[in-house]
Amino acid sequence: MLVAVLQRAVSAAFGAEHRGVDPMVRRSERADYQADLAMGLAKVLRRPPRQVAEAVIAAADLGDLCDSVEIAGPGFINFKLRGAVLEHGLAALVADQRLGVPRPAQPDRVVIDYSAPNVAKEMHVGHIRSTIIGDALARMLEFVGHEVIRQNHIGDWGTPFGMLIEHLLDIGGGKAGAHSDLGELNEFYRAARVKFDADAAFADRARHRVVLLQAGDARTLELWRELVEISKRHFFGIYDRLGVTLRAGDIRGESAYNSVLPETAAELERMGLAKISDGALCVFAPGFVNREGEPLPLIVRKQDGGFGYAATDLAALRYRTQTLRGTRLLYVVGAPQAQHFAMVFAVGELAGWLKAPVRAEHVAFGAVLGADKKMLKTRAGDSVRLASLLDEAVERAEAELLRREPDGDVAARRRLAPQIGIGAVKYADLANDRIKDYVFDWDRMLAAEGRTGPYLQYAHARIHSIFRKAAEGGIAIGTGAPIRLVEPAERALALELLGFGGAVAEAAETLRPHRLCGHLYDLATAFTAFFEACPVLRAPDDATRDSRLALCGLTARVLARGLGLLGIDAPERM
RNA sequence: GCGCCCGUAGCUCAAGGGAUAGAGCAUCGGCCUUCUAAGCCGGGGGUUGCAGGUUCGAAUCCUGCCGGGCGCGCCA
Repeated sequence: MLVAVLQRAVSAAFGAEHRGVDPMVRRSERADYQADLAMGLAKVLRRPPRQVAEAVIAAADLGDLCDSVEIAGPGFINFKLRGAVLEHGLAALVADQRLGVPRPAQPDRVVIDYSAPNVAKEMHVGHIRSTIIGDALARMLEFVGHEVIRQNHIGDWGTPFGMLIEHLLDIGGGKAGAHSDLGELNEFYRAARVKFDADAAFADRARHRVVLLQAGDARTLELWRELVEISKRHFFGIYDRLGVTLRAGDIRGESAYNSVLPETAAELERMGLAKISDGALCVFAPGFVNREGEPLPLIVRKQDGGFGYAATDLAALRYRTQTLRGTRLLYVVGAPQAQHFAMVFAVGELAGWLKAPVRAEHVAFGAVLGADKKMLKTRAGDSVRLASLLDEAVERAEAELLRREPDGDVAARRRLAPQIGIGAVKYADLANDRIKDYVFDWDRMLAAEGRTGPYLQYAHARIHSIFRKAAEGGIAIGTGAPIRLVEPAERALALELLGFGGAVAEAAETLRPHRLCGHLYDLATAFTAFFEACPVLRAPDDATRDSRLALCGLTARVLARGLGLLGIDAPERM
């Protein structure tokens, strides 16, 4: 990476006493890169910052890196790199499968928990951010070079299953294929709920069924499995449409920890961490208080002897650290759960399951809001089904395609619409800083213009359009021709391409996909500016044409890879 | 009451403690006989909620307010 080269060069200017100082090299609006260290250093050295900057430049081993190095303002050092340096960097990028993404100094074994839908309920907007953000992070971390273990902590256990199983029996479940229509999941849940509230006898049966389920009754488990299987088919239907990388083997739901909850609780008791309070087994982690200012417990075992989700999360934490031996645990779960996870992690540390350098992080995200700035709901007030949301995304994309090309190929449109529609939804979600709430707006995310998923895809498609035209004209692409940077637009594009590796590394490390979104948008913008300013196939001479074709090829690769890391398709034509 | 998160252009959002706070939408004005106009070029639009503090330098860090959201003992 070029930034690293500059950093080393500037760092080399320091005496041993300042070896650890960050040279603060970054992209600049006024030059190619700038170093901002002189002002801070001036303070320590008790010398004027511009003088310090001069000394740094004089001592820095810049070799033939720069055309010019200037001091500006209070002491900024501005670097303008030699074209040959950029060209050399691009040549290295072309040859690099990793496209300039640096390898981590210490690869982690990342255990990432995301999506986590509930059995016997349809996936709704409440699951979209965890699923999309989690998948993007998993892809990025994997590409960077970490080992990634996905965990889909589905809600497949708990008291609701009593009523669900009884209702399943009532409507003739328990026979193969008797109830496999996935579209009715919500109705199924609602009907069971209504009966449970209205029919005392049914409620009794449901409660008894919970006991049977907990006890491992074979017939009950069989019915439970049926519900789980139906739900899984639904989940994977959604994942398939979303292009989410979760597989069946990644599912390790709440039920998977059921059998180890007693021993987890016993272990906490043995360590003297858990004690009985109000009849419940609790761990009081320091620093957590309730409404009255009294210590707030993490309830491991309830008064009635049952285990709640805190117990499950503790068991999962133990499993992920002790069995999976993860070194970085990620929980892609909504921000409202912040206190819960803070407590679970605190208890995990007390129990010794979480020990530095192993760390757990709650990858929190904000809510999806409607145009009214309130939680997104249907007009009827229900949560929006993910399936219908995706339907609408595809329909809208297809309508837009039809509007653009009324005589276009129907099959092509059908193939393209999901790529564009779903890509737009994903980009709109990922492009926002995840901790903030974000307003879901169809018209904006699928707009014909602007900072959207389609804009990035369009830039990529236009490159392939050039390639198709080249092929028609018998012009070879991918010849390995050298890239020569002449026009300002070519230079600007090169700088963006060279910044890809750093952007990916930073987005993955800080778990903020929107940083990558921002970079890809800048890259796409630089490309379209280049596209307008620099004819490729009609370049003034063959060498320029081949250079620009190579630049296009590299840009297409980076865009496709970047979109791929976000889980967004990069169609070759639009 | 306590805690966490958020507050930036009319709207939706960016901005590792760094220069004149940037984009998109909307608005105004240009650009299609030339590789896709889902595009490009340009204009107008800001007391970064308020007040202090730290710093050579604050949208960013600290304190206190104001406004909004969420959470706070046996649902997950």
